[in-house]
Amino acid sequence: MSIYTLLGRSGEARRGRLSTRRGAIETPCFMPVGTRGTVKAMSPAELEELGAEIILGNTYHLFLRPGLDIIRAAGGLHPFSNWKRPILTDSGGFQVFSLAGLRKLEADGVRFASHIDGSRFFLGPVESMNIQRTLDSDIVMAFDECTPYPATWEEARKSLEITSRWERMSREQPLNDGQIRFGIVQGSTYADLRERSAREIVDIGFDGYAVGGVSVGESEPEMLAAVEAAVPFLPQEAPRYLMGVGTPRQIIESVARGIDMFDCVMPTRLGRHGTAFVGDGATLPVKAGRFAKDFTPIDPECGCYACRNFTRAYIRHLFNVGEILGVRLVTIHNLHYFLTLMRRIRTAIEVGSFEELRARFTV
RNA sequence: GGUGGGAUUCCCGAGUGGCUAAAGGGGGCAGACUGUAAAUCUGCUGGCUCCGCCUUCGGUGGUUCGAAUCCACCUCCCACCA
Repeated sequence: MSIYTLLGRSGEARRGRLSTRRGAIETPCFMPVGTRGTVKAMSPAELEELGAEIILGNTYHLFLRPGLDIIRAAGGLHPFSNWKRPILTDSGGFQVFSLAGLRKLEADGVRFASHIDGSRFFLGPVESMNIQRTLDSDIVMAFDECTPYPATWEEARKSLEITSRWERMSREQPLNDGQIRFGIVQGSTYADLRERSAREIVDIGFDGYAVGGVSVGESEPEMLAAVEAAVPFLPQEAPRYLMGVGTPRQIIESVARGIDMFDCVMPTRLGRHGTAFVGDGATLPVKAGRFAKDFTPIDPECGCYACRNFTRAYIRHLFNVGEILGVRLVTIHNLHYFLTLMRRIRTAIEVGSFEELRARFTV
């Protein structure tokens, strides 16, 4: 039985449903990032109210803290965090990239020096799968090497080969009942390598496929070209996930190229830093001094809790004095923005107005 | 009334003859952020016709080649003594 049901399409854009043991997810979808077992500043109840159907967790971070003993004793990440809907856990492959200065690549994985206290530990496909089993997430990501940017063709090829090897090892590890596993395509900005990686990963065989190694510093055209190069080699009947992307326009452009799932820290991080998403992908620096006496909501058109109840002037004040409510309100607004964007995209594909919607996102 | 201490750029506060438009902090302003080492980080913060010039360190007047820094007087503030 397939985990992915195609419900409709508009060109390459797909409207679908992803089935997990903790419920279905309507796609295209956006997954808020909860690296350390919490979507920063949000309670599970708030996330549910915002309409988040699935969130992310992270293998590397949760392995370090609180550690497997505590997660195991709690009965997994779900009971530990009281989030009842699906969780996708990243494998730690992104930390191979983001913590490049603190690790050493080896044949069967990566030797890390903890970014917290410098203590050494080893994380490879076997370890990552083991940790994700303990976390008991619903979607497990294969362990990959997120290729840095820029990379020469030769470097990208070598990195891709490491990833294929590690993903094959990942695939050999057992999972808990009902857990599903996604493979990750690498290949940097090289179309031929993207194709090769996609073929190899599909050949290994996963429940879903991710395009990784994007949003690592490359230009938007390069990112979209990487998607275009990989997607044709991914099976129609499996969900496709573009990792770490992105801006509203990048999301909609990727949907137009056949992507079903997204995650990005942008709404939550920018929320904490006082920048709100408005309109058709524009940003508004709410904490800016020019809003000191602006008694309108962040976005008058928005229906989120923050916009229904608070003004720019007040939220700016909260940031100005360092009150956590400011962080929370803009996070709520931004997550509402991204989740509503996905809802609009899904509806547009259903009713045949996707290209119309897409054309509006020019920022 | 007396004695002592003090007044520095938006604020606090260093600086006691040239290396000082003046440390540091705060505040303010701007920018960055894409599978989160991030409620973080970076830059700017006297003016201008801006590779140079002008104005500024309570006020006025001196000393000196040169003063925020030394001297005199004045104004205000603080502490203690009457």
